[in-house]
Amino acid sequence: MKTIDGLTEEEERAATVFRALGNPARVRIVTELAKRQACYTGDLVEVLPLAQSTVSQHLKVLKEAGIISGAIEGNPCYCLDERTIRWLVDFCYRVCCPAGEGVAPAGGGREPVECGASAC
Amino acid sequence: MKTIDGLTEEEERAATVFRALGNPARVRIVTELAKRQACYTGDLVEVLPLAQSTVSQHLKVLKEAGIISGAIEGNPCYCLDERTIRWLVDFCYRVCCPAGEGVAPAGGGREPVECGASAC
DNA sequence: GTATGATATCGAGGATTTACGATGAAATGC
DNA sequence: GCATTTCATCGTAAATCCTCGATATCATAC
Repeated sequence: MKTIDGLTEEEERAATVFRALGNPARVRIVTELAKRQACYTGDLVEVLPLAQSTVSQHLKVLKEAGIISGAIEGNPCYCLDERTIRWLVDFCYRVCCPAGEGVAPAGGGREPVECGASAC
Repeated sequence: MKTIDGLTEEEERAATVFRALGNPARVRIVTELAKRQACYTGDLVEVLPLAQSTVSQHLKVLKEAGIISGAIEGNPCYCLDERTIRWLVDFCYRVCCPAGEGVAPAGGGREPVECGASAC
């Protein structure tokens, strides 16, 4: 993969995080982790139709991207790093609507707020 | 890539969109498109250190994922499909904070709202 | 009709990812 | 000590991705 040198640090990081989330198994891991708050590797191996070594590698990818983290007292127990998800959401928001029209729900509201008009 | 059959449609789509965004060149295209509202292919070729055919393929990937769209009166002019970005943000929000504690800024506020506590 | 310009698609290479089984490491229980 | 359990890492094969040049398409201009 060629390096795009005009890229900001933020864009670079976004690409890395998006890439890590861009796999069905890893999305599943993330949603499972969100549901359960914290999981051992074995819990996730049970949920996924993949070999233990494969799940372990997916976890590594997610960890390197900063999406998951953690070990509770030395136990290999994973959980979501919500700061990264928030950062990603914020990135999307800023890219999509730099003027600040609003792109995502927050608090109680569930409906996405209307954003700047599309040019096409 | 093995198919994960427990996956919901939503998770499947999220993985596809994340995957499409998970490449530095494509992130650059998206941010450029957001800045300019609409671009011809040639504009993007100028910005990126890639061959025209390569840029065209990246555009195809983004288009297939529903991230970009459009042709103004037959001209091959692209622009962001903000609905997809909003959908993605909404997905992140729901995964991260199913209880609705808030994960993203909306409207004027720029600081991410505090989310449910991490388990790790 | 023919050239020009802009874009998409094809085909091929090299790199990366995904998946697996086998092996290593570290803690727990006998 | 030795077996067991749990997880990470290694090595490797197959699939996919990224990139390019070459070629096809499709307007517009002459």
